[in-house]
Amino acid sequence: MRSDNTKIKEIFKDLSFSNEQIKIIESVFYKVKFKKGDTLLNDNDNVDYQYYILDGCLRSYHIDSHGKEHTVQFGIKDWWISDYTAFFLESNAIMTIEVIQDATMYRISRADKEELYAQIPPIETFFRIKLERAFAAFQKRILSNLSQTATERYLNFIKAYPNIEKSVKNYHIASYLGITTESLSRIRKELSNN
Amino acid sequence: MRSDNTKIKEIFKDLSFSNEQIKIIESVFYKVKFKKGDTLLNDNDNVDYQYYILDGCLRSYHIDSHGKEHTVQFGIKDWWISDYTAFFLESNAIMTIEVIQDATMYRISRADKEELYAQIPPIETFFRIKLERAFAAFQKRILSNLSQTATERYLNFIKAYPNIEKSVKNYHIASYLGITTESLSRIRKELSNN
DNA sequence: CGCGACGTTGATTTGCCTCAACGATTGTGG
DNA sequence: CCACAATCGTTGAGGCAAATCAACGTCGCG
Repeated sequence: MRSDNTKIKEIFKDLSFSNEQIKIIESVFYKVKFKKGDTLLNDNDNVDYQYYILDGCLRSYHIDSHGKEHTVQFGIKDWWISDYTAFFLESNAIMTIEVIQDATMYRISRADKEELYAQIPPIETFFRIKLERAFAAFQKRILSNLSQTATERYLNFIKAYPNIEKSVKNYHIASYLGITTESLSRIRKELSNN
Repeated sequence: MRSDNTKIKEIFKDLSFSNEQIKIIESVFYKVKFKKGDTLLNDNDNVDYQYYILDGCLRSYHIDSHGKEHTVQFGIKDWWISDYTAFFLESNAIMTIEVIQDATMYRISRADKEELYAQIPPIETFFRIKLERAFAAFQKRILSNLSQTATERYLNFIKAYPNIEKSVKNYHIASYLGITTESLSRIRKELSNN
């Protein structure tokens, strides 16, 4: 990925590095492009990579034993995406990651990331803090889901992710909210009647 | 906490430290004891501590806007407990942590923990890996909840936590499974009829 | 021993799902 | 650029798992 190390600065916003370090970092990120409809990852694949999104839109979802999809995460510019359960446990994928809008990303392997942690400790701290926040956000989302009605969750969603709502299908949102497309449709109708 | 540094070795199992480092670590852990029925933490409290459980049983739960309890975590020997959402985001508690059986714990403050990370980097790695696993486990649990019936979830619970089931009330389990005590009661009756 | 907390059981309600059919929109080849 | 198919979204009827409400056993602590 050489050349535009401005991107490195974008990824690790508040950190600063020596030229030496930037070379190391550049050497482990690899730019990849995907088209709408592509899948980065399929259920049961080995999960060796995490992706930083430069542009585009993706989602990760789990398919349960009844064939139902559960959207776990949407990903847009400046977000990271992977099947974290598999990535962290070094086990096979339980998610599918699909490209919703043409996407450009930086990819880093688990091995390279661990190596980077050892060579540049502030990067371990950077990701540790990111993970702490992701954990907290995920827990909050789950607790909301448990105590709110489908309508409330939908309203929160469109408030929290106005940018995402426009770019994804109805059934993506439904599976993120934990309801069927039919229910989402009825909720929208109900809301527009008021 | 001086004296029994065997505990330090127990907490950080695979790590080894210099005497110097052990002194530092000892100085930031503080032993606390609580009685059954005590609360370590109440909704909206400041969350400055994380606890390592030497002995006893606890649970953390969130009370939603309708007054319903959602048990997020049980804690027994060798587990860590806190309101992680608040601890990580440095915001006020959204959980209550209650002592189910008399408990002895080591307490560490957020500030001391960050300081420890800076002084002894392997400890940051240790907690980073713990968090990665906790994140993965939590995500798996949520996905199971979304695709399984209440009965399946109950069966998984008693298989996964046979030790915990004995020590907690029915309504603790029900609120962990996301159902009412009445439903849990009916599930148990149904299962015993087979 | 008595009282409050906990657990069980029954009757009824409800939010969302399932199944089915029918519009609307999108995108692709001729 | 249109035509037409595939995909996506909407609407309706009916069903179901679990919640709610209410009453009654039972256990365990002071």
